[in-house]
Amino acid sequence: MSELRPGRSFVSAQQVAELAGVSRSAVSRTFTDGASVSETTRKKVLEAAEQLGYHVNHLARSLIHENSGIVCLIGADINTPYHSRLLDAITRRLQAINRVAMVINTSGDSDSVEAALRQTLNYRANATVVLSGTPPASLINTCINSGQHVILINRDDHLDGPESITVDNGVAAREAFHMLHRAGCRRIAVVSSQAGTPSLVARERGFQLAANEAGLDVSVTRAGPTGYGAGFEAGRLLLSGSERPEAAFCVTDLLACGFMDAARVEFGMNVPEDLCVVGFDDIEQASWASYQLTTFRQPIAQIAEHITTLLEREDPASVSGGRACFHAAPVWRRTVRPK
Amino acid sequence: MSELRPGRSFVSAQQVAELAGVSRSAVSRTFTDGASVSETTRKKVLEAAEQLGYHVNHLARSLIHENSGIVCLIGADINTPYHSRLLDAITRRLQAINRVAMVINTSGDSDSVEAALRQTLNYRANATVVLSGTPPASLINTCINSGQHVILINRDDHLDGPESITVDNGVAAREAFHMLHRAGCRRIAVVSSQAGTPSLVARERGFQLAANEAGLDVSVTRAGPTGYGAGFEAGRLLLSGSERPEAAFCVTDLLACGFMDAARVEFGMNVPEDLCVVGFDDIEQASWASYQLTTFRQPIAQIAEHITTLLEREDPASVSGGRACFHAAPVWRRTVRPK
DNA sequence: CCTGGCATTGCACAAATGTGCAACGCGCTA
DNA sequence: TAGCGCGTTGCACATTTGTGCAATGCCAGG
Repeated sequence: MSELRPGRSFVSAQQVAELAGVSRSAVSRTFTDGASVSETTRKKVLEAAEQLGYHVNHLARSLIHENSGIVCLIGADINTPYHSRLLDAITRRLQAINRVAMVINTSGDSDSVEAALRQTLNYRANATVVLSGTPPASLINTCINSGQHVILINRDDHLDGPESITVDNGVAAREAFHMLHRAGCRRIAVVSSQAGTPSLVARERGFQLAANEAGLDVSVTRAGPTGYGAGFEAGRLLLSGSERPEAAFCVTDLLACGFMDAARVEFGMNVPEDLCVVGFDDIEQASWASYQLTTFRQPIAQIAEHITTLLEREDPASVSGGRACFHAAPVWRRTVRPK
Repeated sequence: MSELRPGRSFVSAQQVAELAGVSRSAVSRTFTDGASVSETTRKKVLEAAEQLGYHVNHLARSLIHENSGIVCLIGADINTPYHSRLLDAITRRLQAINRVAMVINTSGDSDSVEAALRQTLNYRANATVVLSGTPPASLINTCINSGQHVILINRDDHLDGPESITVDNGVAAREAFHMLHRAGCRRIAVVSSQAGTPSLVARERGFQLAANEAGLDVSVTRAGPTGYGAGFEAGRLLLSGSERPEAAFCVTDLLACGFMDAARVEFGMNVPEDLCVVGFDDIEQASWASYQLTTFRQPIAQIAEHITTLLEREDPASVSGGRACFHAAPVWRRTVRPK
């Protein structure tokens, strides 16, 4: 089929027009919804296009409509269970509404979020979704002024320019405390990381506040970057002391998995008999038979859906500064003993 | 800063030129490496650009040099540990050579790979990397004829158009057999999935061949889609019989995790005392204390690097049909007992 | 002081597409 | 058969950018 054309470059509408014996406008109209073309020329054009392997150039099209169809997703640690699931959900929804995702990985150097924002502008993306990291405010304003949607996820800092989507971390963390408290636990540890991400901090705070209200004191252990290793290390530190905690709230499932493994492998403890654990995120591993972790489910589907709803409102300005907060529901499994 | 401009749309070089009091060409040259601009006008232009929040339009730029800088990554199940790590590695390397990744998620309907290829052409991507799925040959040819690099990963089917990167699955699988054989295991099961992916099939075959050469017979269990659940189910099926296998080769680490959990939780077995297990991929969970899985490491870094090397050769035709195969090295942990 | 050379600048055109406007042709009606 | 109207088509211009070419201006050397 397409081997007819020897040249190694993309086919233009002009070439299709010549082969079909019509004007270039006719080709353009054939591929534009709602344009007026007779059935016969349409057929001629489609045939020629098929033969040459023609595909409309979206880049050129975007020049005219200020609408590239591109949505930039900016994030770090995209190989993490939570982030990769989020990415999966978002890319699917975007495709369902005829957008395409451009992924910019900001793992590594710290100023790469800024570079990512620049890319967003360079490619005239319709929207920028920031999954992690702190973008410079000035560039955010440039994006908004350029007519982009800017959507911040899991950033509880209250900027008024961009739209934001968050999870009720504080509420869930309070609930986590009560789950453990009702199970009879009094010496409770909070396992977190050195990342200092807004959502993690919100979970720590929420838990501490609830504990304080109940007259308990909890301390936070931060043994490294958010992940299995830091959880394991925290377990080592906390459980080797003379006064072992009866329970732990791990602000992330990965931390929880590491923590549980340390308890079992290093100290021979049983969960939940000797130790109750509550996690957060409900990653796939939380449901594995080895963990059966009681945790809070990230409303990933809702987040992804809300992003697309925002994008489908034509005017970014109308939703600017809008804030959506979704609920993380508890998922009861086996790491908290029943009352 | 950029609040000076009230309009909600992208700034063009024309506007910058007017503010700076120079011609549009001067603006263009300021942002083009190697073009001739005096230091004074360059400064004026940069100032005006900063003030207006101007960013070069890569879409328009791409119209001229058939070079969009976009690389399409097409894949399904991107929330899977192996795929998300691959995605992470590739996006990083691409950014390092000034390309940007467009991710197309083909989970879901089966003909979406075809739609993905179309997107690749629509956006004039420089290259298309297929991480999973089977693209229609005719569209592949269109891509190649259009001057794109087409890179197939983990597809052992021997097409001669696209470039391909594979892993020596067969060799590794043979080695897996010998690891278990040397450990004294004779009744060995192969745990796979119903996916029928070329690489999984290659692993099954390699293992079976090596077993046959050693005078052993192995059967393959396929209890669902590739993942933890299918591994768990396979464990249930295989270990409830009267003749339990002494060892299992799971063609994927996820399958191995599920299999091990079934053995431990459902049948109270110990690994490796009662059962040896070998996996494949070396996902992060394989190194977790609960599993300590002996497995084979996917050469992810090498794959990502090779992609960029291919992209940096100017002419796709020169490397067309090229084939690279990387080695998956064994990672010894604790699920195979020492001789 | 004149002239050659060089760096710089602007004009105009190129790239691929969408679209308003005018013209064209066909069919139907009076 | 003439005329009206409507569907279709092509021209020309718009979108934003890079670049060849010619012109301009400046500096230095003779």
